[in-house]
Amino acid sequence: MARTASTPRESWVGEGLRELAAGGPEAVRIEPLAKSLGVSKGSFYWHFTDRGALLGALLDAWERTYVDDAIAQVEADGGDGRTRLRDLFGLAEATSAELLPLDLAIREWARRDARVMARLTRVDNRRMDFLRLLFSDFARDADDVEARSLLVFCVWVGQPLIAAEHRNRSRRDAVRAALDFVLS
Amino acid sequence: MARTASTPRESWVGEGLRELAAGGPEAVRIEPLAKSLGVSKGSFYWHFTDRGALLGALLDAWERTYVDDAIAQVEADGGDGRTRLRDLFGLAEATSAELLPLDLAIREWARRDARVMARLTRVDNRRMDFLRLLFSDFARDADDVEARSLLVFCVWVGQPLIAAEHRNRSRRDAVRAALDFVLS
Amino acid sequence: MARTASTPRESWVGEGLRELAAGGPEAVRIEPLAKSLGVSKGSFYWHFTDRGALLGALLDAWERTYVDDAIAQVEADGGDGRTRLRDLFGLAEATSAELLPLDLAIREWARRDARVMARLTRVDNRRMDFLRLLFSDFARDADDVEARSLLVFCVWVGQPLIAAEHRNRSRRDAVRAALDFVLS
Amino acid sequence: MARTASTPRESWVGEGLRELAAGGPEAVRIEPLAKSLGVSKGSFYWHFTDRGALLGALLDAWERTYVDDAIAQVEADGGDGRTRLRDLFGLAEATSAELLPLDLAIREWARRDARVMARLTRVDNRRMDFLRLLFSDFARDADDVEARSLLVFCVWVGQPLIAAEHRNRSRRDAVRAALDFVLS
DNA sequence: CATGAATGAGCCTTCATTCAT
DNA sequence: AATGAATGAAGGCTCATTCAT
Repeated sequence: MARTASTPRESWVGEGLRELAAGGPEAVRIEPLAKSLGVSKGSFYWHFTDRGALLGALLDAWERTYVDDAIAQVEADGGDGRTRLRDLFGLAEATSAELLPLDLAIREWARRDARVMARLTRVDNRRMDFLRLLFSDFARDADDVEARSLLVFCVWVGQPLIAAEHRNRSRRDAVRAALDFVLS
Repeated sequence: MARTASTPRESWVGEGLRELAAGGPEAVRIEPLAKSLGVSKGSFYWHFTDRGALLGALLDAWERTYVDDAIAQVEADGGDGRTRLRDLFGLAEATSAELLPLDLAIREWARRDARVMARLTRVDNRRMDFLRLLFSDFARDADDVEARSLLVFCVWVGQPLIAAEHRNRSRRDAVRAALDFVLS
Repeated sequence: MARTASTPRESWVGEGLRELAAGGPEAVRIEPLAKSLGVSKGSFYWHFTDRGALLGALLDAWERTYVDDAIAQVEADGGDGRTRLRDLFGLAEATSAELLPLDLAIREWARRDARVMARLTRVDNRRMDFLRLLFSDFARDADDVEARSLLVFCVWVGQPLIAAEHRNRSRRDAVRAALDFVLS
Repeated sequence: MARTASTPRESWVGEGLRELAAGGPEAVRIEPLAKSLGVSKGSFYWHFTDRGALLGALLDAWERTYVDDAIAQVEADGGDGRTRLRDLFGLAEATSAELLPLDLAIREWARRDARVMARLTRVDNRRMDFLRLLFSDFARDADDVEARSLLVFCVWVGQPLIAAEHRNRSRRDAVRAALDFVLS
């Protein structure tokens, strides 16, 4: 996403990510993509050998842009575990509009495609390790670290898929309260 | 699923649920379904006006079989909140192989279809209310009930989508430990 | 049309005539007909061997109801040729809402089906003979009779297919004026 | 029709006009058309967005080829009204084999489709205006012009739909005699 | 006299892919 | 670096027709 991609290949990837986030991998179709890019679909095959190659490139882009960069950003921040966890939650909130739909689409995709699952496992392990690192700053023991890390991760992944209403609270506040429970 | 459906309509629904769980709503296609059922695709239109009607019937079946029945089952059990929550977790574990993929497919679907979202909201509200009821037996206050209920729900929804490995523990144990954290 | 047919066979014919008039022979389809009659399409095959048999019955009904009866009605009237021609035009105006669409549909159909054309030829010959009879009462000679008869017939058939607007006159007045030209 | 179309799009239109003239709009079907053209049906969608677009193109072609050009041709001829009317009748006779079936198919179509009716109204108004122009050269008054113009138009439209036989005369002679009646 | 259920053909449309230019 | 044009597979839908009951 970000600014309009400079190379044509990047613009295919950019449009593809949008479609992937909005409609899952089956929604990444060459012809509609070509239409929104204003080029002929034949031109696609100059940049990619086939549809599978584009899907692979989308996974690459997701990993690079949304995982590497995101972790790096929080790692750069200082402070103790609790502080950095709160920073992380804030960052997640701020970027979730773009990141979350894509992330969820890829999780769903992984359920149906072993290769995607392998990449997601790599990514999720890195994310869990990062959470473990932060929690180990103040949690009682390794099991406590593990439980809290998993809970936070589950909130990140599960909450946007839950349609329940939260009484008189906003979704955001309800999630914050739940995360506070885990940080306490 | 379960026993082979008795009426032809039910067999379309059963097969459709399987496809829906495995591949999402786009994977519910009349022709392949007909092939697995060993009937002509034209016969589909005797039982349903169109593909949309089948998708609607799938949602009905999901709500009836997996939501109504599941809640009823735990409601029948006795005991205090903690006990019944543990019963619930056990039931969830036992039925998750069938229920979870379907549930997740419908959640993903709801992100893309307002009507499905409306039904999911109804269902999730009932589930959350049930969790609130159980937690209110021993939680400190309403906010505490709310936070714990949401955490449990997030674990149910988010955990099967998380690909991370849990050190030397099984996924099942990791999830149990996380849930214990919320019950403590 | 007229009152609701008493026998089921007649009700198939009645509905079929409606469809034929409105949409031509291709629009006479068993399934939609069954739906409007509130019966199963399978029942159609008790009354007719196949779709072709219904189409044949529609032609029979058209010839009986709209041709035989119509001529008989004007023949019953007395008066000289001019008077009876005016009666005829009046009758045509009065019944045209029902008769004309059906008549036109059958003419169009005849262009594409030799058997229908044969029946239409019989019917049109009878109609032309009747016009000749009336015109011979006051026309100059046989050629004059012929020209006027054909003109009147062409107005009857052609005018409802012409979309042109008639200045500040109504379609009805324009047609009357044209017919007066032929009667003068 | 006429010479084999040069562009593929034109060949779809040419073949479509043939079908339209012979069988009405329902007979314009992509798959059979593709078969007669010796191309795959999928290729149709390169040239037209859908079947409706082809039907629209057929109307365009009809209006351009058969209406604009036909009027222009007679306008180019000189002479007084009577002469040019006779020229017009001759032209109509000469081109009727191709033009008439198409014209009639479109008239029938217009009865069932408001958009087609709107286009036909435009076309018929132009044709009537042209007839009025020619008749005004020698008719008694405006009403006389109107009556004669309508009669001629009705003959053009109605006569090919009439199946009656004309005693010992040919259809062509019968029509000429009728038109002479209107020119007298 | 019908109904429930199914078949198979025909058609419309969308795409991934290919290829000559 | 791309376009115009085409192919072929896949899938949705409508019907005429059949047949057991």
